[in-house]
Amino acid sequence: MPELTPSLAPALVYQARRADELIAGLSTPFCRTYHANSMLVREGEPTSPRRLASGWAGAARYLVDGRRQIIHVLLPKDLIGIDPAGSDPARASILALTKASVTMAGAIGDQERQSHVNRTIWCMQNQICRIGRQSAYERIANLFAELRERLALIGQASADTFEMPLTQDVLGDTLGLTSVHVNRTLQQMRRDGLIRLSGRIVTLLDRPAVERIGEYRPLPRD
Amino acid sequence: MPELTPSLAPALVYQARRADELIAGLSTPFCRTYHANSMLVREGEPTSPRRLASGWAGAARYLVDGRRQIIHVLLPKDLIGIDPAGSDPARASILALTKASVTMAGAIGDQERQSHVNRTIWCMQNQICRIGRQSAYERIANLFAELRERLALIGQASADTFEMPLTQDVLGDTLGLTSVHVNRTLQQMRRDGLIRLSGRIVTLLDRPAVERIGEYRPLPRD
DNA sequence: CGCTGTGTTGAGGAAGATCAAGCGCCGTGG
DNA sequence: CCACGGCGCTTGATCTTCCTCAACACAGCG
Repeated sequence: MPELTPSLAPALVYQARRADELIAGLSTPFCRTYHANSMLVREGEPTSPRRLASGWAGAARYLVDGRRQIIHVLLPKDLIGIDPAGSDPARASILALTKASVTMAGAIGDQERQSHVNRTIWCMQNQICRIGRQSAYERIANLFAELRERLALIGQASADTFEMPLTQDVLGDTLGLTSVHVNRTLQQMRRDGLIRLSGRIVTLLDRPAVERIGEYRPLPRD
Repeated sequence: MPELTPSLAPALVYQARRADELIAGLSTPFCRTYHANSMLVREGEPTSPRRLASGWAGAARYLVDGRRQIIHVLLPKDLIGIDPAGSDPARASILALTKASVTMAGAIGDQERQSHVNRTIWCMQNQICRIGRQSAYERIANLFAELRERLALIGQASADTFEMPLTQDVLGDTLGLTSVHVNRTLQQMRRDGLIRLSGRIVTLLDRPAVERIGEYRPLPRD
């Protein structure tokens, strides 16, 4: 049964399932795992700086009628509770989009803090332009280009392939679309020979075209 | 004639036109004014920290076919070049939305920097949720609620009235809508007795209703 | 072996875009 | 002083994109 209610007392992990989780577990003693769809942080509650050790998460806000907007997708090694949901009352919920493990952030240098904030702001700018002014087709292209680049920086993507464990429903809530429309648009992109999807593996068959169509701007390096 | 090309060498201002500009001009020697629609900063160019002394501006991005997204509306006293267009190659253009005057930022304490970054991120989260998951009607309500609160903090709004010098075209590019649709939606809000517009003055005839419809979350105070 | 979550498909509808025209206002120049 | 032109607002007609509702297929899993 999927865990719709937040896991108030997630189990401490003493046995890790995969190599990266194992490493994360060894490097810091306090490490928790969360099921997909469980809440890491709820909007309005206090937070402390943590780091996503493995898995994907998302900063999200809910409207009263249940509509959901995923503000920012968090990838492994990203910091949590520094800013998107920053300061003490979290300004957004943090939702595990896959099974995820989280560690205490430990000491964060000014350098790293600064570059984290910069990247977060850049991602949110991207997100605003995507949602505000691009078509469904362009939005998906832009998001895939962004995910590929961010994953490549942590060694989890090649030049044109990466694993994307997001459901079409989550994709829709990220891009301001319905899952039905995401589905149809993805099919169109496949028919156009732009991408291939097999399981959770995304292949950008023509990466330059994907980046051009999405008008993707590369991550600033700092 | 409107200045469509960026003013590469805006005149230094030695005579100020209005009281607030006069004060701004006296407090720091280096102060420039810009026409509405002129570019303060162009995406990709180097920036230095400055402060918007008077007038409104916007961080914007342009797509190759001319579509424009205003990422973030800047109000008087807001900092420029610290983050939305942050670091040396600016990540967004800064556009004067009205006649505007800009001063050197001077020394910025960690405290102020931090709270500036926090507020910017909060605004961008708001913007993402607005654009991604709200209807045109809700988006306008939410934006008006936000503008009113931010203006109130600098003494430029009462409990339900403020001056909003944005054209419907700019409003559209902020909210991810066309100006035609903004126009029709504003009319609907007037018919519903929610707001009144006379000139550039916005009156929220039922502020609680506006905030409820827009599902507005108040600015976190830090 | 049934259940739940995810992806897929179809039919119909609604929100918002596009295209086009007209109007009022105001600053500018003849 | 008045005519002109540009900008912003308004309105109508039509079209497109995307949403809604609904059903079903498929796979993983308890």
